[in-house]
Amino acid sequence: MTTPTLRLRHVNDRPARPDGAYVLYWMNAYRRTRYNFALQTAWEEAQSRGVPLLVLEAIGVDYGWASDRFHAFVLDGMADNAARLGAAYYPYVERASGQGHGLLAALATRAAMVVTDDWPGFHLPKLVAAAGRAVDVALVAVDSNGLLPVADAPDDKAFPTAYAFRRHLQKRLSTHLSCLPTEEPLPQQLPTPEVDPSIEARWPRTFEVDLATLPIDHTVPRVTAFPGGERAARARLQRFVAHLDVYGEDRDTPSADATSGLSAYLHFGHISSHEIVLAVLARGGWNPATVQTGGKGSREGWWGVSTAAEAYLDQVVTWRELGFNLVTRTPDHVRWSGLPVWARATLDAHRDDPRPYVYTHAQLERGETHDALWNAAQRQLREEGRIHNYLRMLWGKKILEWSASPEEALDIAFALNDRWALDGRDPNSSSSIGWIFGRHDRPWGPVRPIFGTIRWMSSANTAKKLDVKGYLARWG
DNA sequence: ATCGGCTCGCGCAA
DNA sequence: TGCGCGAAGCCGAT
Repeated sequence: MTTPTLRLRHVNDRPARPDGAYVLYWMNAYRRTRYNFALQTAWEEAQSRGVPLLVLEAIGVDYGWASDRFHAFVLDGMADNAARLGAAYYPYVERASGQGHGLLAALATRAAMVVTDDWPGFHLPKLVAAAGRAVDVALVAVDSNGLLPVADAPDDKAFPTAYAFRRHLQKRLSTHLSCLPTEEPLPQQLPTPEVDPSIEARWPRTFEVDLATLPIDHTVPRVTAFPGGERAARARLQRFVAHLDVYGEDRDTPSADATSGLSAYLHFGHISSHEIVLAVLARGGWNPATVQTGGKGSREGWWGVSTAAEAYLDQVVTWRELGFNLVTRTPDHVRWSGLPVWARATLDAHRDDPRPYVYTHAQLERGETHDALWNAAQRQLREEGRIHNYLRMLWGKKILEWSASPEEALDIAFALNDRWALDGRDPNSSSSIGWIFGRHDRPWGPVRPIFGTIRWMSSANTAKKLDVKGYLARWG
């Protein structure tokens, strides 16, 4: 077993089945075939038992915000996985509510054991817990979320700041960087598992489906600029790494598109942050062994690569994994009660302040405000499934300013992001939306109406700071 | 163009 | 107990 023990979690206490016909890997978050500790674990279990591997990848219609946008992205990825896994792959697309129920348990009745993904966000923890009760065999969840195993941090308290979390990473990462997931855990040719024909008869084994026939939200259309899947993800990574120097210069130019654009692929598991970090380090001629340890939490000079590369690595490692730390240690991370005490106190003190502009959820969703820059950001969100990094902060701050109460603002910001953003519903949504309301931040005076000491942003200053002309021309 | 002040909690040194 | 320091800001003073 090459997967670190810290990354393994026994979901139930059932034993393995010695005469099982295959090891079943239920791919529900890391929807890729490379750099995937869970898939790697499943294959090694299959090898050691001398049985084939069966990979189940399913998508249902009952998850929150199910729409053409997210379904199309996942189905793109299923095509890639089908091409790579061949007969070992069992893709399933639910056509009506509840239809998929029982498939996993049925496949598990012939399995030696079941391996799955330990993704802490959205509805998956509940789904996996229920699966642990439903299957009649051992179910192991594997953490392939990031460089730091989610379990390698204090259990009782989330890190309140990036600074404190970065210091933790600087102590712990060298250990974990010596134990990376395998680039290609599987052989080119996989043995064919034998699946009970009655299961295939009841749950058709295909990912070919007309989205229009599914009971999902068709008003959130697919984003053609972002095709899903492992192959598209890797192509985007290669393009980004080749132009990494541009990231340093144009990161804050909304129209330049210098950002990585990888977050949707990370969210759906079509690429691993391990692969991204290795590619960025390799570009600078470095490798994991050269990373500094024992830092004090500072961003500078940690990885020993160019400034642009360091800045990006801080995004994809420190900030991304801070989100995982947050959601696994803060049960109410999407609710008002889960915000820092100082933030709630200051917003509370200003909840009755006059609000010059108040918009409803529907008005904001349609981008009908007095602020052209804000409307443009909302339009990019609706059409492209993302908002430029800097403008996303402004977008959120204005929702807080223009809503009837901070609680309502929090709900609206999450709902708009969850519904329209390709990378919504992610642990990083909880941290980035939370940041609007003071999470992972500090008070920043002077005291202002509505905001109190929550950091404030203005469209006028943003327009001065960034070149927003091209952006308004495109999305305004 | 650049700088300090605004304001709080945390970890660490003493 | 004191001190340094922190995702991106804003504003007024120089």
